[in-house]
Amino acid sequence: MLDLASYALFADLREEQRCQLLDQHRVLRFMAGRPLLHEQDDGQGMFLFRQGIAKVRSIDVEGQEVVLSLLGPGDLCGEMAILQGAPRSADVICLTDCELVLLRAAPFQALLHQEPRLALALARLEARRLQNLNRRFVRRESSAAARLLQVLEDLATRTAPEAPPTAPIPPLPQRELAALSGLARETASRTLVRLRRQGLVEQMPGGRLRLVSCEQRGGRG
Amino acid sequence: MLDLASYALFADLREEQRCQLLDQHRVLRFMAGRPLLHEQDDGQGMFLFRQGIAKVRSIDVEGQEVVLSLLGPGDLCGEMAILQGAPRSADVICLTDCELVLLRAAPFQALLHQEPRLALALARLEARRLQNLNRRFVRRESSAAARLLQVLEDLATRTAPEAPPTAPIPPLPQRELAALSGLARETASRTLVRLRRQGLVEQMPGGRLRLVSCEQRGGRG
DNA sequence: TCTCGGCTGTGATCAAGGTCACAACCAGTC
DNA sequence: GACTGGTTGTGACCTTGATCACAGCCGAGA
Repeated sequence: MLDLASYALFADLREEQRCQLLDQHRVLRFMAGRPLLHEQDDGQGMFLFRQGIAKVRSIDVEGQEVVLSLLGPGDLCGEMAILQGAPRSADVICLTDCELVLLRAAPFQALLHQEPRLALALARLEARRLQNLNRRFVRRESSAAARLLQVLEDLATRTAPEAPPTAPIPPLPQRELAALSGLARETASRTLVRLRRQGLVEQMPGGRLRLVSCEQRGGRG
Repeated sequence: MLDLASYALFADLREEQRCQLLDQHRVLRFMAGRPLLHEQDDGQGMFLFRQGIAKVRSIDVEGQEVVLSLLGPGDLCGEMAILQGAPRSADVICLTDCELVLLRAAPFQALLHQEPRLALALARLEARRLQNLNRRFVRRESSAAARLLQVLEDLATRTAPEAPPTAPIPPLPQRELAALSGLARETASRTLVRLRRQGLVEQMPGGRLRLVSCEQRGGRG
């Protein structure tokens, strides 16, 4: 049986209310690379992450991908469109194979209107995301190395909740790492080489990367 | 008498509930340049904007200012710390003289826990802010000219709700315009000259700037 | 085995902005 | 009027990262 209580958003609810939300839920699996949500779609339903990580991204005026955030186990997505009755505001695409729970919009919406704890938890969730994005915005200005290190740390911690930033990172092509950090593929490659030489990043057997320490200078250089 | 109903966050409340929120409120005036909130302070209370505009900003690891968003009439700030019981997450600083209403945290918090409409409206507000920042994040990648035009449009529309993007902009020094768009002061100067020559921006009598049309190319160049 | 396609590293070159330096300007004040 | 401090425009130069081009690798499949 699914345990919604492990999701912060639902932790304050009564067991009976959580069951209500699970009405007609489905457990789905997606392969790496598959899109979960399309910008502009008017979507019903929201996803809870159980396994795997995904990127939230948008395409800018020049057709370039801009990655807005990462999602992993314990996160949810798709709730904004339900909240605002608006189309999806970004694409969400699996970076690794993912296992998710699809919840229907209707019972969620109903409960939002009658249970202040849920609405409040949702407000807190959105506020926390806003603060995360603010922090990313601040860091965005810094050097290629800082941005890449930031992404690697993010990948490590998203992959498993409570994972240390030095946990090994799922194997992603450099093209993907570059997109996540907003760099050209070649720059990501060069920067990774440099970081490995400096001993800040190490390559595990099997090729996957690992941050060595957390002392990251945010600055340029 | 203060009319909270004009703030989207409180529009759904009953009149009696709005009065509750106004308990011990104060109307305050701040001069341009004065800080409203300090990052890290653990603040009680939240501000409603009646007049003037302000910037939300943070300082990065290198001591550089990064502007996260603008606030103007109809906006509020300071609610995040109340919501999360956490310290202020950024500085807020007046760009022009401002008139604000200071509300106490206690009645707001109390009402949040008993009235789902308020909690829901707050969740919607935070979600909208998140989407705005997402959009800014996407545009951030583009050229100096695009960023500057974006800031000018933002300033025009924040200054008065419903103002057209071509409304004249409050007189701010180039140093400030540069900070708002994340550019060096010299780059802002050069870019402004170019935009004026291209007829995209015009200098009003009195020196204040005005966007001429809205057709902005987001791209580089 | 050979081939093909995607991945990775790396050199050469280029363009956008940042930085430094400085001159012109304007407002307020003595 | 002359002085002062903040603002604006602009030239010269430098750094960063994007772009283009290409070679070596590895794994899947014929």
